[in-house]
Amino acid sequence: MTQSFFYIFVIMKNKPSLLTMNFSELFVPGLSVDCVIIGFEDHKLKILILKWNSDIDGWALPGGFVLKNEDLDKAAIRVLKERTGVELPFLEQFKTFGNLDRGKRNNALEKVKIDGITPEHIEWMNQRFISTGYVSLVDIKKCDPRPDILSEKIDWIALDELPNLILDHKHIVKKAISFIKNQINYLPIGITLLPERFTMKELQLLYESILEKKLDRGNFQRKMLKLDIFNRHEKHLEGGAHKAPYLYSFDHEKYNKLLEQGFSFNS
Amino acid sequence: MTQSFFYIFVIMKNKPSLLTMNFSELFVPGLSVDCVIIGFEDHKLKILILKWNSDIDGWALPGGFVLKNEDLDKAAIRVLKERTGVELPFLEQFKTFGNLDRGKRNNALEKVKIDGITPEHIEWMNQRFISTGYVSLVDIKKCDPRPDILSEKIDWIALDELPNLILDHKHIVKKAISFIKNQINYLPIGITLLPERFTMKELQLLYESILEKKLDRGNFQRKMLKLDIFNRHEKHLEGGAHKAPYLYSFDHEKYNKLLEQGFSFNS
DNA sequence: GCTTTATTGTGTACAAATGACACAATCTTT
DNA sequence: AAAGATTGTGTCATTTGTACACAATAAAGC
Repeated sequence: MTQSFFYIFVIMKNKPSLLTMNFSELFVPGLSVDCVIIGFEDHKLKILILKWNSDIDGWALPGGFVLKNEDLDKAAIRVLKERTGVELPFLEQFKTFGNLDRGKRNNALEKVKIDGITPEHIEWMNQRFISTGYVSLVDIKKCDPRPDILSEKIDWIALDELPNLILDHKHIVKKAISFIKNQINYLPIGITLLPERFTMKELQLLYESILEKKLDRGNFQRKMLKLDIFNRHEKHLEGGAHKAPYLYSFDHEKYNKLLEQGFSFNS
Repeated sequence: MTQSFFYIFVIMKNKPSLLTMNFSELFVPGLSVDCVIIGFEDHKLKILILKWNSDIDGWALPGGFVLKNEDLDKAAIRVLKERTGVELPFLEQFKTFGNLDRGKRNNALEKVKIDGITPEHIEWMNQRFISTGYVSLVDIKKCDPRPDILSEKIDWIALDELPNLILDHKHIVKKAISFIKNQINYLPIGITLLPERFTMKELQLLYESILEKKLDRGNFQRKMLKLDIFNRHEKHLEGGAHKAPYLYSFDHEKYNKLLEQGFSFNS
């Protein structure tokens, strides 16, 4: 099962000694977590995915198995930490994928010849898997993406440029995006996805990316500022043939207070 | 594990022969579904729960295990069918519960002496369980609640009168309720929870129950009717010393079309 | 240095919605 | 026939949404 094929190398990179252990004793059987790690760069939403090396075609979401004495949420936190170095993430479960047809198998797993992987490992990984999806919002600049042994690379890829993803991972991404779109007024969008200081233009582009529609500049700016959750800083002297915009940062205390009740951005 | 203790009897009632089978061969290990089945009666939201007989104190949500060749969603549909007879339900997954501390064990399971239950069954059920929560909206009058062997009874209990629930089932209920409150504009609230014909008053009471706040009668009525999803019928000649209200039913086609985009009820 | 160009911050004006309350209509009880 | 209760709808002030306008200003071109 390609999915499991991937996971095992995630583990190898960080804790190679695990390969000498019995998966059945270590992990909850048949259950995994997959993380849709979302960032914002070049005015686009991007997600962190891993490219297979070897002859297997396809990229994969960062994911992993659940330890027997580990909370489900903790497994997702661990995966995020291992792939990005991010410690105190915004991370939220959005759906569990349990259809039988999600694990379309190929024979890639059988071809694997890596020291330490036994037929027992292969068999364990070939069982049916149910996976819980988590979405994380991060500042790309604060991430330190770490590929695993199996992967040629780990990369931030724009949502509209996604390559082939293994298994049902593209479906999982779609569900994650529709989740944050739906929950946009209750998620810490700006504060997690933007750098410390930003312009209103950048914030608007972020919202437009998620909502997939243009917003009126004037109205957006006025409505945002009226929320009274920003600190306005000295002018930004950037290289543009136009009036320089203010830089803003979030007032964390006011922001969190407002987040509880939600705030809407329709226009 | 009390949770599992319950599930086994759900199975016995419907397919007693299953007890002669090996759970490890039949079910996905460590994974269950729990259903929060919601109805509306006497102007109150109610949920369907099962009362233990025996000496175990506590009620439980209808739940069950997942067959090895069964979609996760299908397992929930099966549970709902077995407990209520409802065939084409509104059923939606809302969260998966995977904390280690959710399965506070007691020794009830060890005390069980029922024909066919072996120490192997007990051991299997004593493993750690992760459970996916589903919420269902049903017309109570169309349900035929069926208790299982373990239970004295199955009953519709008002949300504000819930007794002790086993494990983390009370937490699951809370999450389910907060889910439907949050998603109220995208869920088929009225069409699933009310009988075929109803008054605007009833519809309003339903919304007030979910939103946990009073709504203005005039504004609610006007806003609803403006949605143009109702058929208005001849007067209801009920026994009240006042003007008789109209009876309404949903125009299913228009309703479904509107549901896709969502519609809000703030006042 | 002056003009041009692009973009920002804010203003305005109309449309739509929300929210609070009013009142006649009408059904049963007395 | 009158009283009491609830419905269906009306009204209006307030808030919010939407579209567009315009002066301010920073950098680039001449």
